[in-house]
Amino acid sequence: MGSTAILWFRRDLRLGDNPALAHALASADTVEPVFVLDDNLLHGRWPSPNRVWFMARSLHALAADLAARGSRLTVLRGRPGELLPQFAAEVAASSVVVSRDYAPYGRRRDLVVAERLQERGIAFERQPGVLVHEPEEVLRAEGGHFKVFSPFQRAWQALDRRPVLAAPERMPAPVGRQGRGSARAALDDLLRASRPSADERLIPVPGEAAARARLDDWAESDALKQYDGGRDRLDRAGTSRLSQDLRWGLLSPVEVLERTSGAGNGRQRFASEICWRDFYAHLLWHQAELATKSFRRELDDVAWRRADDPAVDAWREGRTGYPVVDAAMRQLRESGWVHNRGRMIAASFLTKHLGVDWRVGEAHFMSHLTDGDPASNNGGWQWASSTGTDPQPYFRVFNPTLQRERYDPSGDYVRRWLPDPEADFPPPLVDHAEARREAIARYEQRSRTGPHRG
DNA sequence: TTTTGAGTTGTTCGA
DNA sequence: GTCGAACAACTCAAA
Repeated sequence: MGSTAILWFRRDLRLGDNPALAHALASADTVEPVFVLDDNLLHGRWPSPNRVWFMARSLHALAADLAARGSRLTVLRGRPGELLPQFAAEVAASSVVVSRDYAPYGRRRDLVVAERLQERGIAFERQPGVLVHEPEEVLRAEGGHFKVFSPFQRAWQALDRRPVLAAPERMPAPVGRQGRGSARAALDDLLRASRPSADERLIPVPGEAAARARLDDWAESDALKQYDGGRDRLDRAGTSRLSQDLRWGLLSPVEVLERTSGAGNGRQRFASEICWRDFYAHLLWHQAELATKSFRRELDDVAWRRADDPAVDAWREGRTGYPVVDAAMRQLRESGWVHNRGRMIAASFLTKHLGVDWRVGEAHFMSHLTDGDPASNNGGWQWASSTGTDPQPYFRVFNPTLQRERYDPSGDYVRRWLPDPEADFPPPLVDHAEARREAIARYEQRSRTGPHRG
């Protein structure tokens, strides 16, 4: 009898350049692809109809891609810690292979699964595939991890990348759940039930093939060549729009980098954005407490306004009276995605102008972003609120009027998301100059007194 | 060990 | 309008 490996998909919903898949195929005669609809995904800390919708359809595409190669995706619903040992017993698997997960929930989940499998003599094998480089690879010469981006990037760039792997043309036929008709029932239920909160037509087409088509376009585009200057323009399509594809692993970041790297400021700058993604994932891996605490711990003592403050609702609904902030917030709500510049402006406004705890904004973004990633979102919010690793001056408070003039000079962005000036331009919630002074004072107090006083 | 230089994405002010 | 300096003090990285 041949050996069987379970290939457990999580956030690597692709067949191209998938080291876990290649490892499973190389190490066993039969491969059983499986996905677990974990309650945490559907009803966890940050439930998001947009992400669930995108994931479900990407899974549907993955199931079809597997079927076309002679394989079959089994979709289970429940707790991974219980289901995987059970499924392993059912198909007599000797190993479970995964792309390694780095965020706190995924780590805890994998520890439980690994332990329960090992009790039964089944190996749990973690492969790369979600990041360009592993946290253990990018370390300071003196030991320990980087806390500043630039030196991290220098070390990161100096490393050799693994080769890109082709998708297999054929896969062995699995035996799991055969004839029971339940292999996809859980997914079919989810496909029927899930509705995005955003306008479905504004969410990029799910699935690996669609993502690869986006990458093909992006790699050849003028926008990539002009990315260094063009990526900041809110009123132009100057960004890759690949974030949800990287979030769900429809594309591997190694392949994205391979296809887009090269000479020129645009390509260099795009590579550095991919590097930021690794940086924040590594940081959260090394310091899991950043998921709930500020990197600059003394700033957790700032008298932040809480989530139930009425100003927060105005921000969430795009009624702050600052058009570029409100446009970004409407874009988030209506499309499940926001231009990076818009994210920074909206985040700066919430934390600096309104003095609201960054975690309130982090949660709101996570509940709407199709590309919502715990590490990148957390890193971005800590950056914007000046509580993070970037030692940027706290007096850097985005001026929403200046930002609008500079990055939406045509006005197309604001017009797109705030079509009715009568209704969409309420008086400003706060005065910029005054809010700026107050924000600086708020931080100055904490910075001066330090973590152990007050 | 000590020292030195640097730190994604800004804003304001005054010349 | 454009430009450079100031905006705190500190931590981190590397020599």
